Amino acid sequence: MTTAKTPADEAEARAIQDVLRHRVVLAEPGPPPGRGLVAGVDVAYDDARDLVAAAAVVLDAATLEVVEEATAVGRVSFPYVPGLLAFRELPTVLEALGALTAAPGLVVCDGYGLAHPRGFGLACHLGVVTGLPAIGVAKNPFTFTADEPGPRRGDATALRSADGTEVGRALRTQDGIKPVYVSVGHRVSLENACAHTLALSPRFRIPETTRHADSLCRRALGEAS
DNA sequence: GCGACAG
DNA sequence: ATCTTGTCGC
Repeated sequence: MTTAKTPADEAEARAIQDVLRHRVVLAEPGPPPGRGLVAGVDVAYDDARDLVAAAAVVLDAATLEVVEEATAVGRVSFPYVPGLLAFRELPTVLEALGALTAAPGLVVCDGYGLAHPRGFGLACHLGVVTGLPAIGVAKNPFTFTADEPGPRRGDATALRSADGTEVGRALRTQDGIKPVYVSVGHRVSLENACAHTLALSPRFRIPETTRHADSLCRRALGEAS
């Protein structure tokens, strides 16, 4: 089972990111959409009890049916700091991923990848640590900006940082519905990341992977003692 | 210097 | 993230 070191403070966390960021692989297109196994991960918190529950759900990319589920529960080990989300979420997420029998060809994260202050968001971190292709699909633009995409499912615009660099894409997954924000994590191209996101969202704004993981980790948190 | 800011 | 039932609509 994979583990993750918890930094002592924010400065150490940023230093870790600055080292690991060099291990991100961007030259691979990643697995083709609509085939193989795709995993979704998410976490839920109970600050009162200091608990965090993570879920990893594996779907058949062709049918979007659930193939396997795993959960893990732990103590909250790092506060929420914008830009350092991975240190709060990954320890428990990696534990859930490690409990899987199936080997997914792609992991979809609830958050960002390259769209990050130091170019090393949650999806990059998870990808580098596990070696698995990973992408980030976020519900908000964070500190980035994007023009409004066209109104139809599949319409997209560039998500840019303040200096104009394209760090991801605002992607409409349903007609007339607010877009999601896709960015590359590890070993997947941006084009392919968007294609995967669309393939995983045939009916709702949020990918089925994330929807399943979200409900599962909430359930696990509720059942935790 | 202050505020904003993925989940 | 989380606080939170019923209700409006397809």
